[in-house]
Amino acid sequence: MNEEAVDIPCELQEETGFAYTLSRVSGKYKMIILYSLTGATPVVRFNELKRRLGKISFRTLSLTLKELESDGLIIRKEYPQIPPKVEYSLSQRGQSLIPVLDMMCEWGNIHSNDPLN
Amino acid sequence: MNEEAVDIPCELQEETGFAYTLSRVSGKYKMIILYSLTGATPVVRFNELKRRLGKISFRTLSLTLKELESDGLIIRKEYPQIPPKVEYSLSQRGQSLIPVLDMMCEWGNIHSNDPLN
DNA sequence: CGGAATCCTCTAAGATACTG
DNA sequence: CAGTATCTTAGAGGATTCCG
Repeated sequence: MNEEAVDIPCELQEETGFAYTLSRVSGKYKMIILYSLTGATPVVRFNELKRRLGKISFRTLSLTLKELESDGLIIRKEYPQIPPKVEYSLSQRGQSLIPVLDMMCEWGNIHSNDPLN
Repeated sequence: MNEEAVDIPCELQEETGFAYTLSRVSGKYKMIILYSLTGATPVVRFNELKRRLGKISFRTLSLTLKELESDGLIIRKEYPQIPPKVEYSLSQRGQSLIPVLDMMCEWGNIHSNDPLN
């Protein structure tokens, strides 16, 4: 997992926030995690999240959630009880990405049936 | 480079086109390549594209462009002359991604200055 | 239950050299 | 100029085990 921004030449990097956005959402599972915190059940526990994501490993899910949290995109709420309970949800900053995620989803819905796949 | 869609469990995969979109735009340089074909100079030659992208290697740029072309997102126009000349541009399908790309860029512009980076 | 720690695999991407 | 062909490598991600 890369904490640094992708290295982009000046012309693109200085003029746009594109590289910044990419640095926060790129990674095999980041966007799909954010997306799965959208919708009807926006507060999800660790194992439920893992179940939703399918084949992701404990390790990768854990690391990715930490990154998303330290980037301020999700909120981790821990209940000090036994057995432990931790809930993840989108922060306000994370919620501001929802329009982008929705748009990507819609693009896929439209174009996955194009003659040219 | 992966030709197959990311493996997503049924609940997410069947209901949404999100996984489909991800499978077409994920990769270290795909989105930034698409984005760099947006804007003032939307028809770009191979080496100029390489220059714009900075540190990408010949090999990676070549492979990525092939994938984008076979996914119908960009158009490759070859001029049979010596020295060779090849121009890349967004297809209609690729242009339909511009709103998503613009939104991502704008999100970065807004949030790269947040107190929480 | 929700992880952390350890070790390991695999592939996307890089470096370099060459060519029509 | 616009690529291929080889070979190499980093590091993201997986599998397994252990813990409070």
